[in-house]
Amino acid sequence: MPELPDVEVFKRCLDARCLQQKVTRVQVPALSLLEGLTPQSLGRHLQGRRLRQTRRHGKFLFVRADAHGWLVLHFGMTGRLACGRWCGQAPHYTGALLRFEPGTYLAYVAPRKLGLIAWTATPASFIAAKRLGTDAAALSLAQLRKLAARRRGALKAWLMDQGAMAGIGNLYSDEILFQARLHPRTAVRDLDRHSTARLHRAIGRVLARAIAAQADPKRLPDTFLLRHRTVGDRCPRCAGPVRRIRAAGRTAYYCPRCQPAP
DNA sequence: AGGACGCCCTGTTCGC
DNA sequence: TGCGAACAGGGCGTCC
Repeated sequence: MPELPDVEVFKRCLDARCLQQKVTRVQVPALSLLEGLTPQSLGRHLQGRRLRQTRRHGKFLFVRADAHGWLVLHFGMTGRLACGRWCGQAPHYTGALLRFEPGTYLAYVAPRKLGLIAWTATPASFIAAKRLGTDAAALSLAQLRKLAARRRGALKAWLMDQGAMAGIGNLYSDEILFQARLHPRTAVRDLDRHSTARLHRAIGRVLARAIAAQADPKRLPDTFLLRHRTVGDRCPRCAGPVRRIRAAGRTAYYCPRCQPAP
């Protein structure tokens, strides 16, 4: 579930509560989450150092420790960050735990262990190695047109392709397509100038509003499809039934009246 | 190249 | 009521 807006909210939480704090202890209960490093090397990287800066690219969060390198976090489907005052016990499903000098902690919580913890010299080198596209929230209309020109296949898969643009997952791709009034199976090559512009506006607006709502669907306006993403619910625009299909290997919700089939 | 599918993983929901 | 199957989905690998 953590898509770009969720990760941005994690970032802001970490920025507000963990930056400038000195790491006193590192524990990794979920070893399978580590990619290319051991708990020992992670401990060496972080222990005794202060967290100085964070950056987000797509669904990845980078955390720099004292001019040394960057911790990389990806949250998979159910991952999240939790921080607070250390009271002797990490939250349930903590996959990695940082404890800080003043008696606070940062926990990477991952019930399904589908996330990733890595280390990189710079965010740029990691982004290049993973072949991630431009961050979706920073994508210009000109860039989107350029990407569209060389893309075949359906819209939904394109929006979710992290190599094309980074940060959009299943839920927000549905929302973006709904706001842009485009069917998830519309071919990218069938987009005209007008609908590409509409899509670009929808990407920017949906991501910005989701971040403003702390990535909490309950805080989003009722006009969002996300609030009605269940079988039997009704489209907030036309009150017609919401439909569920399989697209790009995922469950897609859309309004067949507002998003006519290609 | 893109799409369909399986896998990872486990809590939740569904159906009999 | 209870239990097992199906589902949820981000990302990756495989096959067509």
